[in-house]
Amino acid sequence: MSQLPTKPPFTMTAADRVLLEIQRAIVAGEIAPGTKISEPELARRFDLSRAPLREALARLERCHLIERLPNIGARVVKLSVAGLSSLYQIREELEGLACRLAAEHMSDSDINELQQLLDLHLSTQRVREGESYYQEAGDVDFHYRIIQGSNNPYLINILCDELYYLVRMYRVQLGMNGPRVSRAFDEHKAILTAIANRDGELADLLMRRHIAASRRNIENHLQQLGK
Amino acid sequence: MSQLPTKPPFTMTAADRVLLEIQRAIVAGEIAPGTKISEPELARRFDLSRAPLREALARLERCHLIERLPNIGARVVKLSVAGLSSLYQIREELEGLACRLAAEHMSDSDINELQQLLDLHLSTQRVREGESYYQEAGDVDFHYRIIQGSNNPYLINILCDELYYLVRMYRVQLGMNGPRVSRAFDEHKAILTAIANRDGELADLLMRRHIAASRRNIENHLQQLGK
DNA sequence: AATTCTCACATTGTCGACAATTTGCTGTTG
DNA sequence: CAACAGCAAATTGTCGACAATGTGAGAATT
Repeated sequence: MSQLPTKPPFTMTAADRVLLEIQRAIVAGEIAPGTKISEPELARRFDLSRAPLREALARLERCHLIERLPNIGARVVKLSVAGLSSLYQIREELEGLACRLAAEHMSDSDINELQQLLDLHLSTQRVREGESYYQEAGDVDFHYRIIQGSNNPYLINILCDELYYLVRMYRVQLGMNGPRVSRAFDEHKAILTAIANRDGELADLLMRRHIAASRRNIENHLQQLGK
Repeated sequence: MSQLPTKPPFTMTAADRVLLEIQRAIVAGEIAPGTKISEPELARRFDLSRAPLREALARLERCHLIERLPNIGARVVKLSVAGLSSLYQIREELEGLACRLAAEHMSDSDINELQQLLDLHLSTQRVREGESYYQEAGDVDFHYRIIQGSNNPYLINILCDELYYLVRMYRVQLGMNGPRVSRAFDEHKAILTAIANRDGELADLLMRRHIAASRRNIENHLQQLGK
């Protein structure tokens, strides 16, 4: 179900490695949006044949970081207000659902760990206000943990494997920071409190609001850049 | 965005063709759930090399019809109550959203066409009550049309490319029919009326109820089979 | 007899080369 | 000069063979 194998013996294939590298490069903007993906060029650059590279491209398409046309090729996706809006509409629904399920399924120890993660954010991040709270990735990310706690494999796949990297691409490339950060932290705390109280309905509502606010914030950045 | 190219000149690649064939075979149950997928065997059977076959397998994994493990291989998914429940939880949220968006974005002529489709269903299907209303596929399917009308590319991709075939697999392999069919038809009519009235909120609510009822119906079939 | 080890076999992952298709230039034509 | 046809180069799609990994049967050991 997951995009990468997590069970031991954890044999990482060549396609897996090149996937991670290209994925990171696209999210970070090192390969600019709209860039044509050349299979021969990337194969040389990463010193492997086109077979594992094409496997990696198939998975990049799956997480919406590139768009492929048959017999023509692949391009890195472009960021747009319309795309962001479509993406966040889905996040509102599905992460709301994830909260409801997490309130039902997460163990007390899971919730405790997440509480400690937030405390960690408070101590390290809030000092240098609004610096990089949005940049956290993977297990460190608050949203990621809640989704994992939903216990719904399709939900986890859609949000963590297919949409998550695109969300991070918007966050990273628009350099999200500023006054919204501390408010986002407070919203995270409120959501977690609702989950700890096993109030899935409230957690759902709060998460939807939280994502809607985040969307408005990013929309402003995008429009200021005149894209 | 879509799983298959739809724009002319419509060059259908070998991987596309074999994908369609295997996809149909799995949905229809001709390749039984749990079956190990042998790449060499399928390559011989469809008379092509393993390269396009592996491309097809990647896309089958994407729509959750097979599960792959690195260096081990692929298996056809098994149907289960838990899987059905997870799948329908997501459908409730996303198809509800699709209804809201469709009420906003569908043109009057789109709505008219859909109305005619329902009338067609009434005249041809209702005669032989509860025969095969659930078996409709592709453009003919009511849900499919509404999702297409949402105008949200990620939503369309998730529901029509990634989850739709699995939904059909449950429907087809459990031989859905019986008294629920005529009620489902009435629910479809009510949803479309709400969309025609541009009442997205109501269409959302009705679609969620409709899917919830459908889930309960299929769950009963699954449990009777003792799976 | 049960367990572990070993080794041959089968399957998946990767490679380099060839075929099919697209692209972009060039030269021609109206 | 614009538009179109045709060719050459580059790119994607496909192939068959090899390498790496997993699988299972049978031998060896306890």
